[in-house]
Amino acid sequence: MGRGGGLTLVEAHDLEASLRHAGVRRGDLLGLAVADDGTAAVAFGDGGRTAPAPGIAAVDETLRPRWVTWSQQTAQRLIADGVRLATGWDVAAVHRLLFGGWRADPGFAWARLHGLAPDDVPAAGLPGPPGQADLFAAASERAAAEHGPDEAAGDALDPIGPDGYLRAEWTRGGWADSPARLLAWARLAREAALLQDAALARQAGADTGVATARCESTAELLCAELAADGLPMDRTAAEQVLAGIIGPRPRGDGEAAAMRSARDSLVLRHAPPGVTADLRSPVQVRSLLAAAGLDLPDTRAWRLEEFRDAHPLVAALLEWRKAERIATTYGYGWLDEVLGADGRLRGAWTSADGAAGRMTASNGLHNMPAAMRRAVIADPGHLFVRADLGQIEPRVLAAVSGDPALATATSADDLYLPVADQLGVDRPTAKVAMIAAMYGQTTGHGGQAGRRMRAAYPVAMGYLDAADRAARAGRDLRTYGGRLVPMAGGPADAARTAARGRYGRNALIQGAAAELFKMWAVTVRARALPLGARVVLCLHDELLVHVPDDRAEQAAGLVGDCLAETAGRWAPGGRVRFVADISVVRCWADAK
DNA sequence: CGGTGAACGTA
DNA sequence: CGTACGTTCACCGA
Repeated sequence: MGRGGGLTLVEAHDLEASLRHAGVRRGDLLGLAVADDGTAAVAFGDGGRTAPAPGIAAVDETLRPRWVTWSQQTAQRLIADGVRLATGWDVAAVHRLLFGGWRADPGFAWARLHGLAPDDVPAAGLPGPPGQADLFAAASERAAAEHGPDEAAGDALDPIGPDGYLRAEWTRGGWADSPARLLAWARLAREAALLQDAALARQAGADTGVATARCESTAELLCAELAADGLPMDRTAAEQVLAGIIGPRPRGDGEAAAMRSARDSLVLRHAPPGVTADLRSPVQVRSLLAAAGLDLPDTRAWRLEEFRDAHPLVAALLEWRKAERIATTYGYGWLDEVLGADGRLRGAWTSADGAAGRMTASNGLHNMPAAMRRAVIADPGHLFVRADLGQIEPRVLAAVSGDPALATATSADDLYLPVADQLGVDRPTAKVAMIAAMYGQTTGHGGQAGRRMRAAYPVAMGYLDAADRAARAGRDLRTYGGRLVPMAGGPADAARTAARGRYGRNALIQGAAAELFKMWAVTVRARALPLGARVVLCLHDELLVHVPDDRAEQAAGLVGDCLAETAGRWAPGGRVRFVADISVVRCWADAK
């Protein structure tokens, strides 16, 4: 080996020394790519090295660079080798910040970054179109024939095609087959990161945008760890919770079917004689209700609720729906599938959804029924620090809008008390008025409380109105932290326009809250590590930290300190106070 | 077989 | 008192 765009590649036994010699310092962007076998390539400036994964860990500890990766997949691969990075720059995560949307694969991100038409990104599907690899080989051979072997090798080491797009052969994963290509992939990630950094710097609020990019990226490292570590769950306790709701675990398919029809009959016995229905079919349930004298447009729970006493069928149906949800989605099958033999519930995590940028999790980690929290129990010798942000949305509104009066209200533990005072209404009315303003009510017109809200908090209300107007007009929005919220045109009847307005104002609040939360989460991740504490769940405004029991109180204090630190960095000026409810518990259900 | 909408869990 | 997401199911059309 030894040729790669003028580079000398060595299996570096002292990666750190090489990097120090090259002048790499704390926080510098270093490209990082890891092959399936654990070989890592590190790109810096004009140089590069390959090294085994432990070398990366050593450098991370001593030099603490900011590792540039194409996606969370690199961190996942390193975690499998026991390597956890402190900070990162995740090209996919920053792409979502800059451009919005879900799609963030390297070929797409590279194209958008260079202003190339996204529709023409070479398809990287696996396996490629028939003969694609052969075509590439044939092209290389042609190049070799026409320009000599060096030119062909140059092509093979260049992920960028003549049209400026990344070659499909590389975006399919073809970079992992040689150290030289691995390094080329790492160098390109670094190049993309530098371009992203420059793009963020051109935006208004450049500092904020770069800070958000770093948090979003490090949140991606946290996501890889959440996926690997899982949420502690006691299998016996979980089965007890299930047994209390849907009965004991069925022995075999026959018993499962019998239990299912037994559940069904609890509803159908209330049906008029001779009438039956498949309760899982909304159409048939609607007919069933009609036969009982209830003619409804749909059978949603909120609509059925007011008819709960009109016919015994309704209450039975609502109960059936709850049990059916547990039985099908969060039942024994779910437990068997997602709860590991080590008592950890695992799913895939993403640091930002396609809309406002909240974290997402699969396998029910974000939407398991609250009753299952009884089974989320810390390991022996461990406890949970559970912390959730209080009234996060109005506090975030105060910060992002810069409304001085609303900022003053945030000094109260219960923000709605001073707001109610200010409006001259009671607390429940004040809360409804605030939430209606933030999310855009569809019923009523806000009334007196709404008008007083405009008078009392004109800056905050103006911020929301501006978001609503821009969204309705189809103009793109950006959150406080710089995330693009695309507002593509499309059909514009009155209902859709109003929905876009609500979406826009909600996205700016929900999105900013997500940014604050993630900054808090990655701060806790970093500061709590020396205590042996690990973040094991992120739930939009709630953190669950798993910690050895003799460090739990210390960790709880630290989580609060991290919020204060985060608030100061995220909303400079210190005018807005953020609060968290923090408790130390053995079981998630024991909190609050 | 893949896509869509209803329904409902969480925030 | 609105938005988001993930999951399962029935249903539709190929």
